[in-house]
Order: sequence, then C-alpha cells, then structure tokens
Amino acid sequence: MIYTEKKIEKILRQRGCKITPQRRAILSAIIHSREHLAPAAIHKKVCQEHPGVGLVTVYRTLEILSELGLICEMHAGGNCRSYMMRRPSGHHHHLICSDCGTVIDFTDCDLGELERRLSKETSFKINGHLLEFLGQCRNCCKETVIR
Amino acid sequence: MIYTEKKIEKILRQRGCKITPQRRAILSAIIHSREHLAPAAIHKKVCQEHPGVGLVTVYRTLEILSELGLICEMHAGGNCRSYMMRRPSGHHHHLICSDCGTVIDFTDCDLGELERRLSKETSFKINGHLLEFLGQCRNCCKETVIR
DNA sequence: CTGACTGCAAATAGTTTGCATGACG
DNA sequence: CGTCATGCAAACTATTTGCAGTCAG
Repeated sequence: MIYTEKKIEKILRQRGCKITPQRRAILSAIIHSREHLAPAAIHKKVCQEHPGVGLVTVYRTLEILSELGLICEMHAGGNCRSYMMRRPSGHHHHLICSDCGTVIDFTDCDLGELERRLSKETSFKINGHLLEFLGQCRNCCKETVIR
Repeated sequence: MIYTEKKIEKILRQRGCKITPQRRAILSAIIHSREHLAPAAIHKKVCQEHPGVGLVTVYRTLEILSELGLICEMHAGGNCRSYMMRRPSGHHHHLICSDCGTVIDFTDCDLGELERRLSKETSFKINGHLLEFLGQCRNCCKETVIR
C-alpha cells in the first residue's frame, strides 16, 4: 500500500478539496481493498460503517480521485466500470476471468520499447497504457471440462 | 479486409442464424468501417441505407457477432462500448487519444512470452488480450501547447 | 462566513426484455 | 410451415444533474 490516507488527504487539500467524513470513508474503502470495486460496491462497503452516505457522493468522489490520478478506472466488459488505488509505477494490468470475473493484477510487463516505437510512428504523446488478458481461471476451467 | 460478407454469412448460417436484410446491413456497416463504432453509431449508419431498422436489432446482432468472435468489443472509458471487425490474428490493439477520441489500431506486439509466463503462474487459460495505449494525438498535443 | 460538499429526487443514457407480428429457409 | 428475427414499448441499470440545506476551513 503506497498512498496512505494522510498522503491522499494532503493532496486533496492542496487541490482545494475539503476533507469530509464521507470522503474519508470512501477513501478508506478503496485503500483497504485489493480488488477492483464498482461504484455500487464501494457504496455498499461505505454504508456498512457510515450509513446514509449517498451513492451520488461516491460517484463524485471517484471522479475527483480519478482526475487526480489517485485511483484508476477499468472496464471489464458489460456495463460496469470499477476502480482501485493506482500503483506507484503509474500503471498496472489485469488478468480477468471471463466466466467468474476474478481479477488478478500484475505490474511487470515490458512495453517501454513498444511504447517508444508507437510514439515515434504516430506522433502521439503516450501517457499510459492498459493491458488486459482475458481467459478462464483455474476453477472455471474445471467447470467447463465437467459440463 | 479479411472476413468478407459472404464468409460471415456462411458462419452465421452454420450456426443456425438466419440471414435477414437487417443483419446484412449491420454487417456491411461494420465491415466497411475502419473505425470502432458504438451501437448507436452503427444504427445511424444502417438507417441511412435501410431506415426502419431498430436499435434493438443492432444490439442483438452485435451480441451474436461478438459471441462468434467475429467482431471485438472495446471500452474506451465513459459509458460507451464500441465494436469493430476482428483481425485474423485474433487480437488487435489501440492507441487512443484521450482528448479527441481518435483510435489508431496496431497489431504487432510481442506479448506471447508474457502470456505464457502469466498462464503458468496463475493457471489461467488465456484466450486473448487487450492492449490500449492512452495519450494525446498530434493535433491535441498542439492545442494543449497553445492554451 | 463562504464556497465547497451532501443527499434527495429527477433526469439521462445505454442496454435489455416481453410480446405480437413477420419472414427466412 | 415452424422457428427464429424484428420492432415497438416498457423495464432496467448505471450515471449525471438541479437544488436547497449543511459543514469544513
């Protein structure tokens, strides 16, 4: 865990944001989860400790955190997006089970070379990348065989 | 262009699907576009030639084509998903401008090694991957400087 | 104090479903 | 002809917005 609550609160203050109990709760929920959470899931988690926090507030907080690059957003298919703390390396990647939705994270990949080449060929200023592998996890493989 | 209309129609028939004018129109719209299209955009395009085709039909057709692996789905952020013909290599990747939304495709990447390693470490059966680089295209870079 | 934040309700946008009709094979 | 496909309307889900009251700094 790299960003502590305090660090993030400091960043928020510097940006002119106020630290409210709701934001603390939302932050805490995201920081203490290793998984990707959909807004609704974050809301549920937050409500367990702080009932009454609105889903709208969750959305608004996520937007701010995302803008500041503190959390990252992912789209795993379907209509859902989900969020988790951003790793210090500036990127992380996913291995997603298309059957049960399990997400495994990994960070080590070597795309620097490719990024440089693409950047040169296309004149894009590349800020980041998203790499997702799709497949079936061990359990879902088994189930498929049994069928 | 690798999959021709005829080829795809054959695949659909084999699968027990009927070839209707609507499906033809939808297929044609996707095949003749090099860009990613959102369902609504496909619908609009189809309606120019064949007014009266329902958006619902577009969704249903996309679902089938996607299931058969003939088109691929991508999520570029926001609430939109979009589709385009799948390349024969079984995967393709994107370079997306986060300002104007331009998408450039590329296919050559070397992820085989990484895929094998991940597969071994996690016992996942990996079916495919999605690689997206995010950044700013040449035009949007300029604009940023001018601001 | 004051501007930023919150929660509610309502509005949107995108997508899915139920059902009667229509058409491919 | 039977089965699958279509289009409409309605249902749903996720997300955003307007607004009046509240609170952090």
